[in-house]
Amino acid sequence: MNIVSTLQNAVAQAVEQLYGEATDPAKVLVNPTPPDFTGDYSVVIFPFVKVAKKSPDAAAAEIGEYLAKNIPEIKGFNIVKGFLNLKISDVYWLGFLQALVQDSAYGRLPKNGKKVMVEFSSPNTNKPLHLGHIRNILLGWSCSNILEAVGYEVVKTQIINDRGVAICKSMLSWRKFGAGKTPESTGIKSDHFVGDWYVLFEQKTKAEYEIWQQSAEAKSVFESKRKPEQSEKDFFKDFKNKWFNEYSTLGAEVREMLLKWESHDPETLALWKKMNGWVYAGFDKSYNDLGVSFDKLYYESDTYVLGKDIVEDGLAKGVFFKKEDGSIWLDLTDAGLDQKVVVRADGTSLYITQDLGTARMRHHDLGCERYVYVVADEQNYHFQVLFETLKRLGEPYAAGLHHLSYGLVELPTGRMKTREGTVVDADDLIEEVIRIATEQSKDRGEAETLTEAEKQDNLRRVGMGALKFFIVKVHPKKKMIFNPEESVDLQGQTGPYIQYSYVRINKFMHLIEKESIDLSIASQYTSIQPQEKDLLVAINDYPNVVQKAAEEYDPSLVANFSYDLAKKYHRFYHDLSIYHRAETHETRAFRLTLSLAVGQVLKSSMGLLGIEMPEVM
RNA sequence: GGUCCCGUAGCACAAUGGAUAGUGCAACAGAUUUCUAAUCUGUAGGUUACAGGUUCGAGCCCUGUCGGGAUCACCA
Repeated sequence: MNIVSTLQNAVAQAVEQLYGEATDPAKVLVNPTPPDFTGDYSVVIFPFVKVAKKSPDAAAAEIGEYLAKNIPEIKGFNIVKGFLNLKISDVYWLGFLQALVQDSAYGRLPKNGKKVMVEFSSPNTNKPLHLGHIRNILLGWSCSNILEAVGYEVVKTQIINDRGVAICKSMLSWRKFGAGKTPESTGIKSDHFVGDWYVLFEQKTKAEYEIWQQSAEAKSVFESKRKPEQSEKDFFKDFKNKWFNEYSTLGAEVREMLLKWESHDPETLALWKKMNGWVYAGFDKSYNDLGVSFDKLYYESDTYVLGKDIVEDGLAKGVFFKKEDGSIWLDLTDAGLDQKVVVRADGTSLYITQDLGTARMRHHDLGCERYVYVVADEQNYHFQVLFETLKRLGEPYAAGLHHLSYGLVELPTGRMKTREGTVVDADDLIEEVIRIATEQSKDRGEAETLTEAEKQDNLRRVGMGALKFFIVKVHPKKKMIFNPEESVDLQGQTGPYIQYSYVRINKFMHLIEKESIDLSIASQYTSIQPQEKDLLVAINDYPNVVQKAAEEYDPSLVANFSYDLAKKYHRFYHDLSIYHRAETHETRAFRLTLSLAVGQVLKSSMGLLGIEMPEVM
């Protein structure tokens, strides 16, 4: 059992024995002792002073005595202002280390027989992926890994928004202006190729709108519909959507195309398939670069018709009600939400209808216990409504639904805007970060024994490590700021910093093998140093960190843990001689074993974040 | 306007209600005859937006105020 839980249990027992009050061991606070005090772990005594009817220090003394007598791992204690500082025996730590290096699954829990679905990425097919998608993807991916580590079977899915007005804009634009160009003929990455036609469409629309604004028709619309005191400029800004739907010829053409798509016009479907095919080929490349994959794909072109049955159900159960015009509604005002329409008067469905239907279908397909949706916090309200509705419908999986809501990635100047061309493209960023890694690896001359391909792969790992760590170290809920001018650091609190500590350890692993060093005498080591103790205490916490990250859907905990451990290792490496000048053979064996343990945990924790370790740097 | 989220050093981020609020970047000063310096050590930088409250103890919980963002579509 973990030493911290041992202590928690022992303290709870002590309180019960001494003061006759039952205490929940999980609520006993046991923290690593801060550097300025003596000890390994500290127990906060304040919560027990009431039942003890004693001063904090007197209670601490009694509990300390009890623990010292009953827990063999405890070698001594001291008391400072209501904190009981406990010293753990070296024998315990040596045994802990020994057990750890033999446990390749350290930090992971056995399979729990439960399934969880994680939905992430879910892009539109009219544009390439951008920085916002990267955050979404990395969150989804690392959460999947973390859930798997604590025993779940994880099904990774995405819903691809492959239909609708947006993709029709790309299609129409390419057909009108494309002159038969293809990704192959232009050499442009195929998802970017499709995105470029979308951008062109928007430009053409803007041009059309500007010309229209000069027309007599526009003038009379302005005069008749303007609000008092509204300038012409403001009016036309607000009017843009309405204009596109009612006056624009391009708008009319797009709507015509959408109608044709919906009525399964063969020519339109062929075009749609061709262009979406290009986009998927591009996405696959980006996903591959990011090192992620999916177990099951859903397409909105299949799911957008879903939800009718669930609405029928809701009507029958009285959860929904019908208005006079035939539209179907849901009243959530008693839950602090609004009334919500779920089916239009003409019988067509909406976003929420689809999501209701999709939820039910996926439960039918997958039969998971939990469903995690990784979606930006803009949609918090939508998911509140969605989950509340499913709960009221009595769906059996409703209690297992979770919206992993995350903040947007912003630039120092604010949100990324397509129109202003400030969107940070995913592929560009990946390329840039690998370029920086390559540049900074010059003058290092370390990778000389490697083949060119191995060198490239190491640089890719370093660059991607920097990017992934940068994103995933931030708490999901907080919006994060990315400055493209400064891009991503490779020194300090970064992925490469952690990777570098692993590389240092990796060298020792080679040495151990080459020199066939006997590590078994490590257990005869007798004087654990503070730098070594720091590492042991940190490693000991790893399983708890993983578990907490799973409970809170928060990979940043794992990221910060990894950094903390790497930092402690670098200090250890700097302060103490591990190999060549280790004081004794036992010391050397211990420090090498400790290094192996750190390397094992770092590789595991970074693996949860989807970050690979390079062999050399 | 209603609801929700966020305000921590110049910047980017940490901190189960626990000890003197940490780490990195940037700045300055140092450390390679040593297991590679993508490393390490030091200096400087804070009224945790503000005002109350609860508590043995508050950056964290409660109330209010001020800033910033999101959302309140028969869009997705």
